[in-house]
Amino acid sequence: MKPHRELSIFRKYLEKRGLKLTSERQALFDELFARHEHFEADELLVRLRTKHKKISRATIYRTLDLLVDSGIVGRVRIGESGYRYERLRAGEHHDHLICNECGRVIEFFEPAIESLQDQVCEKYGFLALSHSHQLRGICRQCRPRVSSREAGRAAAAAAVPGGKLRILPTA
Amino acid sequence: MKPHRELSIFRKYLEKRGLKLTSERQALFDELFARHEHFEADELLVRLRTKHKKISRATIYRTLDLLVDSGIVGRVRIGESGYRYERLRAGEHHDHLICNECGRVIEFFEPAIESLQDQVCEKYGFLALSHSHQLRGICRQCRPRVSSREAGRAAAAAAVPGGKLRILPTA
DNA sequence: ATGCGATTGCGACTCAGTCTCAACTGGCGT
DNA sequence: ACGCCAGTTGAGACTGAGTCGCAATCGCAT
Ligand SMILES: [Zn+2]
Ligand SMILES: [Zn+2]
Ligand SMILES: [Zn+2]
Ligand SMILES: [Zn+2]
Repeated sequence: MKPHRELSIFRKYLEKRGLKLTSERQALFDELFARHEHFEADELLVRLRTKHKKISRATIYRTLDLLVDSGIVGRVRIGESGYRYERLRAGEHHDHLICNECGRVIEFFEPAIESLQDQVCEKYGFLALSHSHQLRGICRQCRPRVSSREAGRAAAAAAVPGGKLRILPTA
Repeated sequence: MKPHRELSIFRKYLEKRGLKLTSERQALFDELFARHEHFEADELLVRLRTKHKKISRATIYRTLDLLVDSGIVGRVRIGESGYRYERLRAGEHHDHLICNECGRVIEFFEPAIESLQDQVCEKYGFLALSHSHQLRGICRQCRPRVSSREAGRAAAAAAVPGGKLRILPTA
């Protein structure tokens, strides 16, 4: 178990405000960095319950708040309800492609989009502090399956005038 | 009260699937088109309760579902919890700038971003069906107030190396 | 008028997340 | 090593947003 750059950040974060690195917080941190990229709070809870101890839901949320606040973990509105969390690689940023079929989450980063965002903000005199940008649809793996399922009637629907696929806002 | 293009769309939508344009649905539709651009379900409920009748919460949600499904209304994840709804001008699309201070919602549309999105999708073989893109921060009107409040200590924090404002994902 | 599926209001329910509080640490000060 | 006490924890009550089940009603074609 290497010294984890992130762990020292967390430690520092706690120290700076007189908080303690308890065994629960450690356990959560470890579990978090041992696997998944994107997960939800209750998922983490279950995993910690089996392996580690009788940690409570409140503690999960409380600790996650600390991690988010310290910048080590990100909280994202993926999925239809609730949040998902993900560890953040220091200084990196990305947005998400989310498959409606399999739930797969693909991360992307498009510098040109990021800078256009800045331009939009400038135009409106808006000071951006954060943003979320996600596209929902069907991922490469699921496309064959879905399109065969839609077989017949899809052909008619596809012949929409205007050609270009229309993208509507939703989530 | 003009014939509303949208009303006829809704009417058609209902007809097509053997549903009825009840007085509740009418009332909701009217209220919706009489005002606000962005609103939440319970807001609508209250307004309908005072003016119109003893409409139930379930009906609000059910009707809103129909409107969303018919494409007349959009459901967006603005704000920290729950959804917001907004009437959609036929064929138009926009994304959002949301002020953390006053809650104001500014709509924007940047074609270049939209097309870059398409490119990202192509790159990953992803078929986008919808997307949501929102920036949170401080709007023009709130900036003076906020920056004066932050006065002193902000000066130090602003002297971050790297210059460019870092935008982190959140909502 | 009658019939029957669609619709409604109500209230119970779910789900994710928050709060309260008494019991329990962690770790500095001695 | 010992004690203290702010910080922390688990359990469970609670909240808010939205959903569900159902009996009573409604709308409309016959
Ligand atoms: Zn981004
Ligand atoms: Zn991610
Ligand atoms: Zn867009
Ligand atoms: Zn809008």
